[in-house]
Amino acid sequence: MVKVATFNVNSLRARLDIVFDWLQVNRPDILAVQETKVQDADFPGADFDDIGYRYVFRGQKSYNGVAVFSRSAISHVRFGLLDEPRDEPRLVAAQTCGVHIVNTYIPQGDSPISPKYAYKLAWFARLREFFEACFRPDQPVLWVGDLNVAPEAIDVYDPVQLIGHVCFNPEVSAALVDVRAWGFVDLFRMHCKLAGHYTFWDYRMRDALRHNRGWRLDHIMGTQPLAERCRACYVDKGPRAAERPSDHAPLIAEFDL
DNA sequence: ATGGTCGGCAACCGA
Repeated sequence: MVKVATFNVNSLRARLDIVFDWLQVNRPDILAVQETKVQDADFPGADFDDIGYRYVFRGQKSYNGVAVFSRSAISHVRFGLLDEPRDEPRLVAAQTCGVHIVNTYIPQGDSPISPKYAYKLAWFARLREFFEACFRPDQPVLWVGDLNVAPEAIDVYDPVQLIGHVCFNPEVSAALVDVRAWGFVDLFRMHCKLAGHYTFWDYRMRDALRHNRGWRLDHIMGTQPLAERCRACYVDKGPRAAERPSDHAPLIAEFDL
């Protein structure tokens, strides 16, 4: 069994103990992390050597930052999109545990009238070009991360109120569909058709987790060869009970490989 | 109820 997880940690250093403990309890073969918020020179890697994880990462000061942890050797590592701005702290691709993993932290978009929103939409188109150039859909490819999209009404707590938000918007959902059409299956949705399963609860909303006022923004997408072997995909709310929770929860997928 | 709370980093930006 190969177990793969994705987790937006909102600062790896602030939540180092949480991530460290979570790895030891859950022992995923691969963990993809977003929003590490740490420059490469300060990446806290030594702690993970002792518990049997290899890791690759790309960060910057204050914002963004991605990493992949794996219990097996990691090869064919690349960062960023194909053309400028490549956004290296938002994309890491690598080969490990018999799969190609692409870990993305997609721009949030700020507001529908912001240039950042147009940049977000273009990012999806550029990501499709990345997949077209680097892989084939018959290969075992996993696309994981904080995609900053709740694809459908069942993926947000109040679709009537939230429609039009940069993370719940027909334009963004269409952009996601277009990338998925390259050859990805939404592995969580493949296993669970129900509303109310989220991976993000806004810090700024009081008791959002208690009332389950959340969004499904984090995803594990797999090509057909991996979808056929995916036995489970589920949200783990464990770290939300920790003393300093992230506003995201880990998402886990299990494969017979 | 158009708010609220985090993290980074030293004033506000991003989410």
